[in-house]
Amino acid sequence: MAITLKDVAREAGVNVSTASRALNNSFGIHVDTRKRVLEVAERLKYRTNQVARGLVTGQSHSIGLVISDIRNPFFAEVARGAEDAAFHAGRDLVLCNSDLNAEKQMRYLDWLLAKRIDGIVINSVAPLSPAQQDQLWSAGVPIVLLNLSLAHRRSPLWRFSAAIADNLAGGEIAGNYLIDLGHAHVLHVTGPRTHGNFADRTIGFLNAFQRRGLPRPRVVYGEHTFGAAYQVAMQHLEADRNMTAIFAGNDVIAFGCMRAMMEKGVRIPEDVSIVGFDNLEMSQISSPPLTTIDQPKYETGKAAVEMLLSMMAKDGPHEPEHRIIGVRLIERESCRRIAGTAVQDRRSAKHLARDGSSHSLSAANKSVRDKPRKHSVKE
Amino acid sequence: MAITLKDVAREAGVNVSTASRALNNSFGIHVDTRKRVLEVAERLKYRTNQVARGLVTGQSHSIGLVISDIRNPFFAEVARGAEDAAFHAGRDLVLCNSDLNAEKQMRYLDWLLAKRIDGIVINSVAPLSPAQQDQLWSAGVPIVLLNLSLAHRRSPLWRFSAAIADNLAGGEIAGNYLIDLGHAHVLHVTGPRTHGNFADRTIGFLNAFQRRGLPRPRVVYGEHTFGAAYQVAMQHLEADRNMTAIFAGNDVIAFGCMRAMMEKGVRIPEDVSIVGFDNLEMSQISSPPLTTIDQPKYETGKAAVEMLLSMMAKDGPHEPEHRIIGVRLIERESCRRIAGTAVQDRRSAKHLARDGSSHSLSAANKSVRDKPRKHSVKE
DNA sequence: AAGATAATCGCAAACGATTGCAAGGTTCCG
DNA sequence: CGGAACCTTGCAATCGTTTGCGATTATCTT
Repeated sequence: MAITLKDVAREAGVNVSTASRALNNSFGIHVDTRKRVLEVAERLKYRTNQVARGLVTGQSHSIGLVISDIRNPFFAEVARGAEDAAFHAGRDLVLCNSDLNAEKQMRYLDWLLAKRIDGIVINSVAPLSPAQQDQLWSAGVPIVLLNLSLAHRRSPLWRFSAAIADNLAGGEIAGNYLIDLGHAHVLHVTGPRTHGNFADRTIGFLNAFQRRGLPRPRVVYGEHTFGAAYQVAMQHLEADRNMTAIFAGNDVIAFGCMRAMMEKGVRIPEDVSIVGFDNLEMSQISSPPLTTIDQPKYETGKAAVEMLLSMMAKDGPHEPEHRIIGVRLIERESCRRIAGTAVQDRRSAKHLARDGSSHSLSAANKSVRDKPRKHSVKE
Repeated sequence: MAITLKDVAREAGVNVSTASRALNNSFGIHVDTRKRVLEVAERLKYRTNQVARGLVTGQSHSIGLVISDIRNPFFAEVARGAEDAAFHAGRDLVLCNSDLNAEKQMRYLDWLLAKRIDGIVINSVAPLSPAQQDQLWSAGVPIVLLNLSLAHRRSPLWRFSAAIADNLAGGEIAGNYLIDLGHAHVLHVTGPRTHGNFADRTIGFLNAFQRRGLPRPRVVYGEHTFGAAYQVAMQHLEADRNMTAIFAGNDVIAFGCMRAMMEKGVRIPEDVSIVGFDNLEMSQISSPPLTTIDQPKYETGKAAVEMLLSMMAKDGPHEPEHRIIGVRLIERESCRRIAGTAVQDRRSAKHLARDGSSHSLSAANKSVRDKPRKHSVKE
């Protein structure tokens, strides 16, 4: 059927081994024979069978990306960053949507392992049981997490490497921002409780209120999807009439809430303010444009596979690496100052956000007036 | 290193061939020995090496998805549909972002072919040269296009199978809708000229104007990205002051235009109306919510890989299959009636949209007041 | 009871590459 | 001129499966 190396070798009058060496430009091949082999290969349109090669080299030259759902624009950005890095390194990316479902995810992982995948970057490791985490760990494949709590360093997940945004700092920035605007009664609607990234945002957010001596905001957990957030918001908009602001665990959740508000006739930001997390492209043109915490999504995906590649380069067990990526506030038009509130010194708020965080990895968190700029990956 | 079939066989006291047959529950194996082999495999945590299996069976059990850019929410939806269908059939999905770049795309295709991929669903085949198209064709791999012009049936691309929305009808629906609202001076900003789907939308759109005896709208081609559309809109908003409406080639383009309008201070829909194409989730919460043509994205991706699977099932050359998927108008708040315009009979417009199309595959195109419902795939 | 038939299982050859090792041929140097 | 060193190339094993075919044993038929 397809042209094999044997065909090329025969046509070029050499042994398959020499043909192989010629194609893979290894040393110890005469320039003439190499040229001849190359010509024949070109003429026959030979394409090396990567499956066969993979069998002997033990590498599949592909890496797995296991995420909740590619339809979430956040993951689409991450995936693009990951794919670009993989392509650059001559590997391909196999896409898996886990829906944060532990069982489905384990089936994916089994499958990827069976395909002798070179490495895995995975987002939805949180719902896994300790036994499943052990199983994953003992597979011996390089793994980079996209989801890990900075606040729970004793977690067994910390043996894995990770590329994550500074969610702790981001949550705190958001909290201080709303506090400075005079919001004391704010609702926090976020994703699954077990999800490290969301958990950190929540912790940072609550920290801000605690440090200022304010009562603890109410937080409601749910799925991190548009539809789920819409449902949650519909309920709480009725129950909680004197709430003046919402902090959403991410932009998609924020959009769901905004949709609910639109239907309920509550105006943004006149009636209630809202701030998101992620800074999706769409948040520029939502109604109104969304104030949010920006995190470099593309860079995160890129960093994750680059870490994977370096892990693959040196074999044996490796020290886990945790790359924390900086975040910052993007002010748009979804928040307003509560009337009768003193204008706070903005610098003091920034100060709190910066130095108040409990870890030393906190990244630059300047407040930027729209016009996002490129980020550099914080190491 | 890893557990191989040989290990299992030895442990179970049988030959590898029996072990293989036992695992693959083929006939001619005693129930006792099968049970024994299964137990040993379970105990040793044996996982079939899919690479080795792929070498002998000639199947990689993975299918390729080549699209412009996963960050486009449209493709994210399609990808999810495709991945679900692939997973259901026990295959995985490798993701390739071509950026509509012919050369980059050919590198992807070469690579996929080298990996002996089972099939390919591809969106960005349009920029390929005829020679490249031939090369792709002669690879002999099952291929399904996501991009094909219904208007150019003589195109050599018609030898490929395809799963596409009824873009021709969609364009016409959009055109008639705006005409009925009294818009005569409308700008059409769309994607690359060579892109079959965009081309069809444009043709349908222009047809509507021609049939009503109206002057041909101006159309401007560009990249189908947020940024590119933003640029285009910025220019034309100044140059063309008496335009009253825009028809965008897709929702992302619409969003780019809306962003530009926001900055220019032109109000939607008071100053200019806009209708998009795709009905992305975000178009519900844009500012204002976007009137658009809905096309079932998830179903398209799903249909594409299902077609692929059926092609893979029966070997030999196959008759190309073209699955046309119905579209419909979703009215939201981004369009207004031009003052002083007679209220047209809406039914007559629908009539035109339905029967005016030049092909018989046109699907249901009811106008729906938001609340999208499930679509059925039109065959 | 003996030959035929059927049910199990093992042997060994693929699949298409890579790669250690040895064989053959040159060149070089003393 | 002879042997050492080097450059090129071929031989053959290997990676971990699947699978056609033949061998062995058990069951059945008459």
